[in-house]
Amino acid sequence: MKTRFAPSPTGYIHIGNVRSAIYPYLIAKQQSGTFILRIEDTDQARYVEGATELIEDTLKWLGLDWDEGPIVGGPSAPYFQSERKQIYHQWGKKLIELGRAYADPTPSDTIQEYRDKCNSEKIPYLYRNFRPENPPEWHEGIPLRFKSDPKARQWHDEVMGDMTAGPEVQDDIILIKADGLPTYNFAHIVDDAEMGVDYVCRGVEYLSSTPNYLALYEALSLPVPKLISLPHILGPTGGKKLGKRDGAKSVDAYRKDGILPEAMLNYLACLGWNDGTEKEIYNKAELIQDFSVNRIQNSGARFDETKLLWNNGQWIRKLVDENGIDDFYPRTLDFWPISADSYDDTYKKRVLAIIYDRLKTLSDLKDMTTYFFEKPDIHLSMITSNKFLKKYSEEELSDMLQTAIQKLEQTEWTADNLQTALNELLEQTSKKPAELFSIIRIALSYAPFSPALPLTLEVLGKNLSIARIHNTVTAIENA
RNA sequence: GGUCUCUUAGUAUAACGGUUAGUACAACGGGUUUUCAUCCCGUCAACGCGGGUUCGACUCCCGCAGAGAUCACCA
Repeated sequence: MKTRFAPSPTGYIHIGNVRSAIYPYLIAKQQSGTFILRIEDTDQARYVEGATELIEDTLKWLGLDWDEGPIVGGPSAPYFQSERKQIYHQWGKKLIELGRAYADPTPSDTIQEYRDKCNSEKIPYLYRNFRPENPPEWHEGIPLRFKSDPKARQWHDEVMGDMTAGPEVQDDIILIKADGLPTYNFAHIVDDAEMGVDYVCRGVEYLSSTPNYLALYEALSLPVPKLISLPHILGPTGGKKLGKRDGAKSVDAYRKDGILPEAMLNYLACLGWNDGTEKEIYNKAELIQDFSVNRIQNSGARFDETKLLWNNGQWIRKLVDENGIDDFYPRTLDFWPISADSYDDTYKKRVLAIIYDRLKTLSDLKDMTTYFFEKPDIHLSMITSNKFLKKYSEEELSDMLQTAIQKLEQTEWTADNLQTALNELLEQTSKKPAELFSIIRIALSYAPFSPALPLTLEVLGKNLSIARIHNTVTAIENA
């Protein structure tokens, strides 16, 4: 059992087309089959240097390891179409011998005239009505065309159901271009056959070309693989399919924004597919187990970044809660504020342990943890305009903080003791938690929010905590 | 224009022809000793339209509308 992902190296993998990698991977793994990566680099004009590596990186990051393809090799190597030219030529010659392909010397401007003529007469443009009369012998340098055999065709698409098409959509498509390289239309059929691919999973945009492919399978006496057409992923607004030209972000960009591969895989797999239960969070193994082609939605699904962020938060908490901070910490290394560089892993892990349940993405660490690594700028307005604190005079605020300092100085520095000390302080000052805790919290962090006070104190340490409160007292008195 | 596909709340989706049309995200409100978040509780919100078939239709059939895809020596 074999499936494949066959991208062309024209750039990064984006949100709109990852599913054509994810689904074949899941199908293959579910049946203990083989997942092939094949690079369809037959269009030299659109080839982008480095794109293959980008694609490979993204697949590896998502955990979609291929069993055959670049780097790993395999029985059907090579896996770059540009290196398989002779194979396509052989199959092309076979079609010529069968009388099902012909060399087409017609210049392209003549072809354009045919097309214009049909358009102006409002009749369908079909090249088979303009077949050259005495085609020359084929050789590289002239395009090779399929000699179509238009007739009613029917087939089954695993997602779209039973399909039919009439002869009007079947034509003499180009098999091999003038540059000697095959078109997608020809190459993918040859390769899938040579590589033993059983499932062809691709976007619905290929649905309307399928009758031509069926004609080709028939002419070559090849079995038709199972066909799976995936509906488009649509942009967040409007009903357009999400493509690069509409600003579809690369999967890699989300990685750099601190999205976990688990969340990306989970979210995308469930965008337009569900197993019929109310389960929302799936790991890769669960997806492999529960995935089913016949439950893929047959309408387009809008990409919702908000839900991806929610899913990512779920995964951050799940991974930390299940495997611990030590296990999760390495994933955060690229996301700390610059000022954290001079701190050791132990300290950063302690910060992570009290902040992780607020993260939506790993890049939130940058903004949410700076006060653990650098002295915060004092903005007294955060205190004086605070809804619980604005009723107090500067003197009262200063007193509150100084009482706190005295208490904290006598406290043994553990979160539990600090909690007890803070409770005693509440009684001693007869202030409300909202008042006392707010002012201490702000004095420590000057951040819009921070973890629970005893935890923040514990991680910051006794000296630093008390020093920061002192600084605020001084600032209030000098104000 | 030809051909093809799709249509349940703002979004993603569930529902043997019989349910108060379920769930999640979002939004809004509330609770957990400050904040932000987590977690918990609650509120709002949907079967595109019109015909059939049927005792009964979100579900089956036909039309319409809307949306999308495709008509390359691109994939």
